[in-house]
Amino acid sequence: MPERYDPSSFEAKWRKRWLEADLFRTREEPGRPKFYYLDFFPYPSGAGLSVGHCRNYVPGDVMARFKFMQGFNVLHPMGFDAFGLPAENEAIKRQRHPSEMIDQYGANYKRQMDLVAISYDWSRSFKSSDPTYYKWTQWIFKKLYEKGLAYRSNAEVNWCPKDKTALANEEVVGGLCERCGTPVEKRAIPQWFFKITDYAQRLIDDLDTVDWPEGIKALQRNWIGRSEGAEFTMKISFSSGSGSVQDELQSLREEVMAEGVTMPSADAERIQRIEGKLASSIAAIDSYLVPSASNLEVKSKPLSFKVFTTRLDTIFGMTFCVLAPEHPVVDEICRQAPAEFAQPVRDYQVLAKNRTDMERMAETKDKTGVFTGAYAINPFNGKRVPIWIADYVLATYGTGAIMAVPGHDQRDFDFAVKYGLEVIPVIKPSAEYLGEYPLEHYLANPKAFNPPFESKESVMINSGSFDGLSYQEGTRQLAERLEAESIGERKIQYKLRDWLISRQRYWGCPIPVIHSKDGEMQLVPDDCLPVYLPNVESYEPSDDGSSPLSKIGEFVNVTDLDGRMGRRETDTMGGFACSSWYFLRFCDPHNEDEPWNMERVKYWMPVDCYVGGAEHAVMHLLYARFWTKVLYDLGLVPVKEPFQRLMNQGQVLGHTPYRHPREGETLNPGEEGILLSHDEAAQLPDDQKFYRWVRMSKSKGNVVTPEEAVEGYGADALRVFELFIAPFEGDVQWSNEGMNGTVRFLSRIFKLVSEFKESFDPDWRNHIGLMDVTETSKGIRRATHRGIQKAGDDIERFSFNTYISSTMIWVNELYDFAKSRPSWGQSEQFAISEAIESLILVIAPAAPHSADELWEFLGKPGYTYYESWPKFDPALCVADTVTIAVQVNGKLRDTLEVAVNISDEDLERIAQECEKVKAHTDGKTVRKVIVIPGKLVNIVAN
RNA sequence: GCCGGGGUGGCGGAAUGGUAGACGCGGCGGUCUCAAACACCGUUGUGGGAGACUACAUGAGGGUUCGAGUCCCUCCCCCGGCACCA
Repeated sequence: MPERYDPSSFEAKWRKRWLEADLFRTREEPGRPKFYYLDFFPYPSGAGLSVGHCRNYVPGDVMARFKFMQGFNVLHPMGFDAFGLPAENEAIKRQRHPSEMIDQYGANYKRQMDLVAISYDWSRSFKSSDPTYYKWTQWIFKKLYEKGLAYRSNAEVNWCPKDKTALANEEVVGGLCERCGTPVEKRAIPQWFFKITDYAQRLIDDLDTVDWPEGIKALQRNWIGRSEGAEFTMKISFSSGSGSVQDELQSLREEVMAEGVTMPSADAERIQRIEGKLASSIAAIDSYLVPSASNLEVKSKPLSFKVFTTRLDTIFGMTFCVLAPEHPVVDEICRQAPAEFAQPVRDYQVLAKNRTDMERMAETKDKTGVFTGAYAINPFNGKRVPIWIADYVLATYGTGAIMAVPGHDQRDFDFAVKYGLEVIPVIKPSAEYLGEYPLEHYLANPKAFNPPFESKESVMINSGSFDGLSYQEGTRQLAERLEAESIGERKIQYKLRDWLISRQRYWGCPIPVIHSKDGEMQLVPDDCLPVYLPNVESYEPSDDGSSPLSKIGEFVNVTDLDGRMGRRETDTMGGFACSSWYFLRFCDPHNEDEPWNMERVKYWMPVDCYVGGAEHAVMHLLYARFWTKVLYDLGLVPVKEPFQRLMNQGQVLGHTPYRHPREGETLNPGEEGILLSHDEAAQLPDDQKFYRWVRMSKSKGNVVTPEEAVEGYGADALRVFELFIAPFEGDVQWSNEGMNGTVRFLSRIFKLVSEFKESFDPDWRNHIGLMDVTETSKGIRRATHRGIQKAGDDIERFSFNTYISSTMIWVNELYDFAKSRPSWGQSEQFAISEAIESLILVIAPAAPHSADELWEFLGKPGYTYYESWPKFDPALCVADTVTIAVQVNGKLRDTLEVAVNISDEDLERIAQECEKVKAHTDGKTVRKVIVIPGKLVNIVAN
């Protein structure tokens, strides 16, 4: 007789039975609505799961079980994100092959997930490293390539010297590798990109159609970074003729001559080299010289560059221009500008190139740059302004060049002050900005006013015929003129860059491309997919920018379709490619003929509820949306957005011991103390250590495993605690002691059920409506129906902590009613039968072991999972009487117990007759009485 | 700096503009016990009062309202993200 929750006596038994009954196999029964619940695709780490991981799996499991009980066909799958850097790094560290290592770790994850009874349909499981899966990752790559959305480019990329691979922008955080914290370097290596920038606008627009946390949407919008503005051309002029062109031609001529002199002994290679130099000489001559009748004549090639601005209204305040050091026109300027400027510019370019992102960001306060010797012409007023290069202008954004308006932009202002450049105010500042100073003072001494006036809430000045216009109107008119005179056009810029997908690493999905000798690229035909990742012993990455696969001859060397020799692409795809479509594969995971069957995807997609950590806001979640849109455009999936509702669970923080540094020890920036191991913490006296709440991780030594929790408290106690401890999206400070409370709660349910087992009537449904009701039976039913209603509402809105607390309230109420048990009649017996049966079903999603144990104990057959979620009757949820708050001037003075259907007039009258009310209205005149039926009466008197 | 999310008892947290602090943890007192644990009962925002009561309380200050934790404005603090994006 289970009088308390004794998990060791029944939990394992039920897990075994569920497994044998194949309880959680996905059903696609006609006539039932579908519900697709998905957890983020996890990488199975060697450390295994902590109670922190359970924090998204358990609530998700509650949702999935609840929906199934409500009559939905539920898809609740789990698989593993096996390919990628974390797995490979771990395997290298352990001197193992990633494949067998991942199998082992994945099996461990599954064992732990089973231990806490997550209702996954394991028959649909797969790993992204399964050839049957990555075959289709390659197939989708081909689709992207065919649409022009996958391309190879020799761009300068972020390179992590520790992981020895290129990284996507999204994987670089503050100039550091997101994974290992190493400062990234710039390297020019041919890389594969996906053209996500083509989808920038749609990725912004369609955020409006999904039910996601506002914070995540904002993060994505911010990352995509749309700005509206204008782009226009500026012509370059020089103050005097150029000397350096002749110098350059002279040296080229000398080089060619030197090669030519030794021609007789030249071999084929040298001839080729000389031909190359000749070709570039001719090109150089063509670009600078025009042949006349007898002589060569120097011609200044007309130079120009484009700038992008969002503040066209400030264009009359442009006093200089800045080019990024890498801007292509800089070389031309050096050739044509007076010779003395060329060398400092080239020195600065070298300096800028060698500076890491970290260094550059650290120096945002102190801007550097050099004058190029050239000038740009403002197309609106013909004013000549100096052209500088400076690394505060980024080559990768906009046109890599800006018009500088120091009067109204902090960065330009700082630069102008440092290098003594002119500042011209062109927006009339507000009185608050001017403070005690008159406008004339500001106009005469703009450099004394820092920060510059950046507001858009004013009118233009110093702008010729545009004076007096607002930001909006000025911008519009200037843009119209730009377009009318073909100087430029309105333009929308995005911060988003293309998605760098290739990795120079072994453990990833091979890219299905063959390079022919002549440099042509071919896709591997469908019937040759997958391109298998070769199984090799040694796969360590190298620092030379090539993939380990390039050293495997039997992989690299192939003959292409036309029988020519070719080389396979040896880079692999980053892990985010694999996780950009797994949610589609779960709809039809065993399909050998196609990545998925359209009917199956039409049935299950979109994912109704997607749950994981917020740290993937701009990586996985953006990439998966992009792939889905591409596949939608190809007619391969029926949805534009993959994830209808998104939820981010809070982190679980562990109580983590630290000590202060001892003599001679120093802390790294941001560190509060020295982390203690478990043993050290136990030994050290209390006054020498302190605790902080830190996210659970093996490296911090603060992990509580599900095994520990299940062992000490029980799987259901753990599950209920995970739900109850905090709101789903909030962070949690974990303490095992808290589980005492949920053990107590479950025990109270066991006690209640065993108390009433004798009098339990399984046939209560057929009698309950026919019996005479009593106050007690009515009360019991009210508690029951309210409990059912509240639990369902709370689960639906992801409020799992109140789902548990409202069920606790229900149990407490039943305990109160049970006190009067000796005087009960049949009416109460049926009510309590309904109560305990409903209670077991309502708690079943949270505590499935206990629910099935109690179900069986009551003599009911089968599993609670197969039972319908109990229905509530709204009429039974309301009481005959309600408590009304009586206020005088908004302050609570009394409460009244009145019939629900009391009239407003009667209520008002009774309220005014209260002694406590009279005490506060005595000597005052009642001005007004507000009656909110069922809630309160407020008497306004003075 | 910009963009999000927050700030309620000793703690985790409840609360469609309508009785602030539900529910739980912890604490205190009690019952049971030789004793302890478990369990159960009571109590637990702060100040004043023997008490009935009463005043004050949701980061600070204003405002709207019969009524504000909730809505509006200003400010402070914490967490997360972005960060020279023109």
